[in-house]
Amino acid sequence: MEKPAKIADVAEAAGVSIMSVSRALRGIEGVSEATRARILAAAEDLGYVPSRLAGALAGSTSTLVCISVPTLFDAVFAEIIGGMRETLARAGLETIIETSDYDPAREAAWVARMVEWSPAALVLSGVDHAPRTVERLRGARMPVMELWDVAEDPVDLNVGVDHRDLGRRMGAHLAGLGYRRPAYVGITPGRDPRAEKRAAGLAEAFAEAGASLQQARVDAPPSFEAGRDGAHLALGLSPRPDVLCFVNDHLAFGGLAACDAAGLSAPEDIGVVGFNGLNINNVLPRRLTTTATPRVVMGKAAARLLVAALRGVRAERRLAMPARLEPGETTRPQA
Amino acid sequence: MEKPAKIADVAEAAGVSIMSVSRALRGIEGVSEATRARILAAAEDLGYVPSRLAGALAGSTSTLVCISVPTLFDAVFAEIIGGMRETLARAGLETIIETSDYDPAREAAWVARMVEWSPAALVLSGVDHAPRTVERLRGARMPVMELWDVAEDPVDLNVGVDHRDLGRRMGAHLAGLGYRRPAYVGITPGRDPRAEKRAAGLAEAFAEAGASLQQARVDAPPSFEAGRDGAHLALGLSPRPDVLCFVNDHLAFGGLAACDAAGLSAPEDIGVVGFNGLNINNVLPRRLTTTATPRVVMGKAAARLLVAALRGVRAERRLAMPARLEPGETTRPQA
DNA sequence: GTTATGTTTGTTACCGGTAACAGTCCAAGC
DNA sequence: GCTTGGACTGTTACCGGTAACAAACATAAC
Repeated sequence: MEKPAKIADVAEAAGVSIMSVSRALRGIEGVSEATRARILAAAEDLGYVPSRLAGALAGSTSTLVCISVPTLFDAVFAEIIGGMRETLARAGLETIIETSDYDPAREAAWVARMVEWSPAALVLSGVDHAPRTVERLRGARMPVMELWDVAEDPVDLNVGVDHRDLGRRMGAHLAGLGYRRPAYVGITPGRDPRAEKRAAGLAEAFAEAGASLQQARVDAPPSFEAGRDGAHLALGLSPRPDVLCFVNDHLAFGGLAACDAAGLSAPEDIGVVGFNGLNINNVLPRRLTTTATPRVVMGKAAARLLVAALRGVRAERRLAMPARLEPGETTRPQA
Repeated sequence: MEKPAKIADVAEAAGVSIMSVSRALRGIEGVSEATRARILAAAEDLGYVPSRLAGALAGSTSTLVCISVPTLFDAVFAEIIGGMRETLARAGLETIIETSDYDPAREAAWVARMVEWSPAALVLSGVDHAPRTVERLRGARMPVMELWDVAEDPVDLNVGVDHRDLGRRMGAHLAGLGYRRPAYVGITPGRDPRAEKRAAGLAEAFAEAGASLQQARVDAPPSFEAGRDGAHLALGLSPRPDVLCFVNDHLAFGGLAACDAAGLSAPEDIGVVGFNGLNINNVLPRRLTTTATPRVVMGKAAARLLVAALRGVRAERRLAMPARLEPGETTRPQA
């Protein structure tokens, strides 16, 4: 097994200097057509594979964008990533993805590891990080993007939606419909900061209407099953809730199933609400009342800002994306 | 903004040579406790961040495992990745994920890009790759894992389930129940090779029972909506199918909704079948007839084999995982 | 024919580490 | 006192590229 060809081997084979090979392969001008052709042929012939490690080290030009998301099981993050990827790929950037499982400590460890690769940029989900992480990020020599949530004082770049406002608007809408015994159904507090903000917004809006928000929490990852279990818990609360606000549409669907099983149908017997407008909603016989958040567009916008920042282009650094309330058929005006 | 500290700065600050710093930071023995402590303090003090680029280049020791999956929207791949990650992380390996969107050309381009990073290993989904890709992989100097499907002649390592066999078993089961006008509902042929294998298995088994498998194809990514649209197509076939076999449980759920909307309920009026035992099944009022594939376990097993291969440990290189047929309540014996 | 100018090519000095091979130092053994 | 050997620490030569500058060459202008 012979050793892989390096740039010097190509240079020798083509009868030129190493620098000419480097230039020819990178498409940098300053190499005559004839020489370039000879070099390309030699490289092809030797099966030459350039080493990015060496390239990045010498040129201090990284093409690595590191992205941290809480989980890949939530379509929200898959969509955001999908939106970013295309734009980033077009700019010649690789993406490396980590899942933190909603654990700030894991996120912190990841940041520490990633900076060792001298990436072009870091992308984190949300704006709530461990203090150590924030400190490290502020000292980082690369653009940092906080995505999906908005902050008063972001580390650097920030694109997201205002989850608290979303919760408040949903709460106001429901209160307006006449619901007065609302319950929030979510997972263990502290796991998902965005969810907590939506819950806080809901509570605020209902409080203004003179109603208090009960809570049912399941200690599990967000899932259909968690929605089912959470609904069971919520239905056992007293007073029995007249509307269940699930952390997202997946839980809402699980909850809907649980309500059905308990002989309660929405919207007749109970209101059911989700968040994030997930696509299961498109096939349900009755559309969930939910919110629409532009995840793919958000990803694209974030990627655009990031690329601009990397190119040193002067551009906005913060972007609050619009989100819509989508009244569905699982809630209705109360008597 | 001063330049980031490098190993030489730490060495100077601690009053030792560069090599001692290198050794101390990597925990290699041969450094006295006193010196090590002094070095660690100096490194901490300077906020020293080692460069992996330089380290990997000099030491030719990569910790990067590159993983390609078709999509992150299918929980199947999120679960496989989840299973692998933990084991890989414990072995000190980073993972970098790419989505090929079921496109062999994108996969090929990805392989070409990734080898430039001299990764520790490559992981691909499935065993059907572009010829160029296979060629490059066979010539690669690192372990290559093909995951989720099984091959007669894998490139290197291989862990997966036999999708054709799964299709055949499902077909035999349905034929045994008395279904004779089966239809397969999937996405555009050629996009998902595993799905095609399941379809082929179904067709075979039904052929043995003297029935022929009709097909309904939707040109869209696999999703709830595709299932709904596919079901509409399938219900328009003649003869009208007595059982719809969806490419996976998500499409099956979309199809179930479409059947309901058309006034057909399963299993009374029509049989509905999925694949892959996705977790939506856990909250449905009637469980889908489906198959259970051990994705998380598969990911773990794959990671284990990979780590063994990287350590040069002699271990098996191929593993066919067991898969179970799970009869549900959306099919029943036919008159 | 000579000088100015631009294009192509080569040289040298790193980028920030690690492997392999010396030294150096000191206590133990003869 | 003079080896001997082990525990530390340092030196040198890379790993595989790129940036910056210098040289060679050709063409155009005077």
